Amino acid sequence: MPKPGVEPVRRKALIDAAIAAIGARGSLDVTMSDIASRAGVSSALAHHYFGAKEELLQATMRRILADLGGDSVKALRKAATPRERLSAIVNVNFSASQFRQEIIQAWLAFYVEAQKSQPLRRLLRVYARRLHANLMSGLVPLMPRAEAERMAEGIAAMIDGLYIRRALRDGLPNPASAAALVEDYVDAKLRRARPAPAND
Amino acid sequence: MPKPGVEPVRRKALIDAAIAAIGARGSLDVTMSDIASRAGVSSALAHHYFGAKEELLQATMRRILADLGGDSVKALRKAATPRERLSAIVNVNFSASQFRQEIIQAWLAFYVEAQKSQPLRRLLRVYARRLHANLMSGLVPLMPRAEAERMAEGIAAMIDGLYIRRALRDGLPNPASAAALVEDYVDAKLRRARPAPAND
DNA sequence: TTTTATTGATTGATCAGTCAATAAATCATC
DNA sequence: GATGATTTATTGACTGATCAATCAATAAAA
Repeated sequence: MPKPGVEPVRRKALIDAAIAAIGARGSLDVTMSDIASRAGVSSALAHHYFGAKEELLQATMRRILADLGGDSVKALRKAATPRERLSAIVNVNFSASQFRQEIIQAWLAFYVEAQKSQPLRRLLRVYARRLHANLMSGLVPLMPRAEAERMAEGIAAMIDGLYIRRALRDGLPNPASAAALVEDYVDAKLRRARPAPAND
Repeated sequence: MPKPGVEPVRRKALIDAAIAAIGARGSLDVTMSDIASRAGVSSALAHHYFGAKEELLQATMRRILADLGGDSVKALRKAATPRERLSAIVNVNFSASQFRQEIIQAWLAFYVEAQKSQPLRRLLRVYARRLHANLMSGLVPLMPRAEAERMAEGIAAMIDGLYIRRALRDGLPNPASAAALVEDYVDAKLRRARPAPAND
């Protein structure tokens, strides 16, 4: 069976399996065996490619982050005005590819794990900073910098909060209304900062 | 040593110890031995009083919930107007007794655990509903019901989000500015719903 | 003497991580 | 284009550690 060159395939399969396992369990409390068998390989092979479990988990988080990052740049490229940039970011976070039960649960689980794991904490910081920067790129042209900073914080918090509530299946049922809630906040705040942008 | 009547003392000590352990670890991944030794007793005694670990954890969550609930009713009693009720609720959530590192981390950890544990999920639902009801009591007099519902969702999400970000030590550094951010959102939305309330 | 409090020792289960063994593909050399 | 060496893939079996949960034993109060 050993056909050289499977490594990238296996790595991807294991990361996918990790996301699935985390989503199914609702926490990072998944065994290597569970992940491996979902990927159709033995746990020994998972260790072979990733070493410690922690590394597989980090790779998984990196992948989720990278997917979100990819979607974000794609969406931002299409945005012409600052206001559109804001919408682009909000919409990406609630898009079908991101706002899925398993991804949401993985986020939540990683947030908790980051309390113990320095590398994971660093990864989440990267995400937080990137989100902040993206939001600022839309906010800064519309209001004074200090106000923009605060508002970026507010938007980010609301997005994170909507994720949590969705994980509990207790918040808004559909992504669209979650996104609309954030947009609503943005509009309410923007209304007094400057004349509203021309579109819409 | 056995002096009858220690049971409530021990139970309280164990719950306190559980909060401390969870806060220190940043997750529910704490051992009974750790909790017990923090309370100055053996792990066997913890099992004696609580049975399974899960029950101790549930009791701990119940306690955190009860404390928040207690603070909330106290704060609401002092609020005269609907707008004051909103501020009261927001302020309680960011008060010194609630917005502490260990409590915040416990919340986060319980959110994750609730994905696996039905009883914990039920407890969190109770909390969510109570928060919602409290917010509605302030919002309904100020705007149409449907709008109030949405706004309650938005406020709750923002509070949860600020908790998360605080857990990562990545969000607002002090409780006051977190609370101010939520108030700001409320004000921005209220400005167009009706004439602003008289206070302030 | 019955009840309540308390623990040390033990058990059983679960898992991460290791390792030696196997096997197929690729390569080197004649 | 056969042959042996090397690399890559893969696993079952094992080890060691950790922990929740149990229990029998002890001791003090009622």
